[in-house]
Amino acid sequence: MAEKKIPKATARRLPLYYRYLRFLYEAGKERVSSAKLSEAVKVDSATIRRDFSYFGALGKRGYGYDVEALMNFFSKTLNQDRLTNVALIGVGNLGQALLNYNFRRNNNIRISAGFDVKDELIGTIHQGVPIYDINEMVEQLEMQQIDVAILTVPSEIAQEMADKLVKGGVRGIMNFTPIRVTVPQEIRVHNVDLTNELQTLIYFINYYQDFDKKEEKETSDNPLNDLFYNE
Amino acid sequence: MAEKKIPKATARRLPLYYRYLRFLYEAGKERVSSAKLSEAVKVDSATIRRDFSYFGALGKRGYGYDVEALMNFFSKTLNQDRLTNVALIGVGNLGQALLNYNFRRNNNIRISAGFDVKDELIGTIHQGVPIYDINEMVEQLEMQQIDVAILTVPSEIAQEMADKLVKGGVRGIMNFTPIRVTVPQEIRVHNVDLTNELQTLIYFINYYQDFDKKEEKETSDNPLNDLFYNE
DNA sequence: TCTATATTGTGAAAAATATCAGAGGAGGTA
DNA sequence: TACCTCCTCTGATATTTTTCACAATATAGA
Repeated sequence: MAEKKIPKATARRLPLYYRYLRFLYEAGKERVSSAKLSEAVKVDSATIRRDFSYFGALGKRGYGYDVEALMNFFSKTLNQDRLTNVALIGVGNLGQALLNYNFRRNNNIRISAGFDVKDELIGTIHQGVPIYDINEMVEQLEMQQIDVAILTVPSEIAQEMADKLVKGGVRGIMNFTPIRVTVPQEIRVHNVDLTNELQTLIYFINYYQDFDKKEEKETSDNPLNDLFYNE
Repeated sequence: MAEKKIPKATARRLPLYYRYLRFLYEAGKERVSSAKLSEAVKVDSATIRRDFSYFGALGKRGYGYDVEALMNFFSKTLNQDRLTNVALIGVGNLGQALLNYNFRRNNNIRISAGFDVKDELIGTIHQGVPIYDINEMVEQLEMQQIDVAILTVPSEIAQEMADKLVKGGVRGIMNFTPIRVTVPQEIRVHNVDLTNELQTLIYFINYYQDFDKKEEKETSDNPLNDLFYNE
């Protein structure tokens, strides 16, 4: 673990590369160049080569990259070779949509437990996922050895729930609430703030029109980077 | 419009500041310092001061910032002083969750029209929002002068829908599909890729443990910056 | 085998972002 | 008024990220 010092910006693009490599593999492609990849993921080809180079020499000059080998490499790098169980805290509208989202499809990630306060939800099974009482959260998290949680609860109890997650041994939190929760430094928090996103988008279309932007480029930006947190 | 050259990183943090300022205002606070703000939004105080300074001298030395004045300033800057109508393309699980999300609450943003292909949805009203046939999309977008759309359709038709959105005059797209759509350069696309987010989070907790990270800092990262796109 | 073409890997430069640190006020108190 | 404390604003610096541009080298074809 930890070849160390993969820039964060690079790390955030890895899933993007991985997904497209899987697509190419399923389409029967054997090789791909950084230029082709660039078109699909909308990341400059030099950036792609630089990103890959942090992991060593993965390609061949004059040839490109071997799709299958690269896909397998990223699969390992992204821990896709083993199943990651995730807990869903708060089974409301958004929570239920995420249950239906099926992260599993092509990904070794699944929501394996839900938690809520509502009596009518507790004890039921949604999309194959059992919903527990939020009071059992700490012990269930420990018992099921879950180390990633998705937080979709009302803002008012976001911090409280974050504290419980920490107590339950979770190491990563995907926070959909607008609250920036306080957690110990070793815990990773990624914020996905939908209202923020929308406001930023609106700000951009009104003030940036199309300044800069490379002539040809059709889209851009840091995928998600923004939605986030913890560096 | 366009005081020009507000760094993108700064722009992405504005909604965060704005939200907290509203909270302070409602709590009756009259002034706030960058240090206090920093605690709440988890952004370094020097970064906050720098961000604010791009808009001129908004604070007073030795005093801090006037909450109400600053809130109003950001409200204008973020176009919160007028209502922004948004279209929802694809009323599936995620789409419906977003309809329930109520962006409007405290924000001048609302989903004003939904589009789908399903006969059982077309013509109905969800959360007060009428759902139209996707075939009427271009004309409805034009008629209703909508310039922001949320894309929550199956990947297979993401590009096709993006093309229609462009035809309908939309200037900003919040893309929830994993496809990086191709659009003319003047159209802004922000990608919110949930699977990506989760994979990145898992990568981080496995490889970054807690390297760097300032001693005291409890959380961090670029809020959203990452979830995104178009620069 | 030779040559033309494709495409990586990477120094070096540029651009964007974040942080430090201190001069300069502002407000409050006696 | 004098003085102390708080806190902004900003030049300078550090860090991170992106991009340029080209030597190196693999493949394909003649």
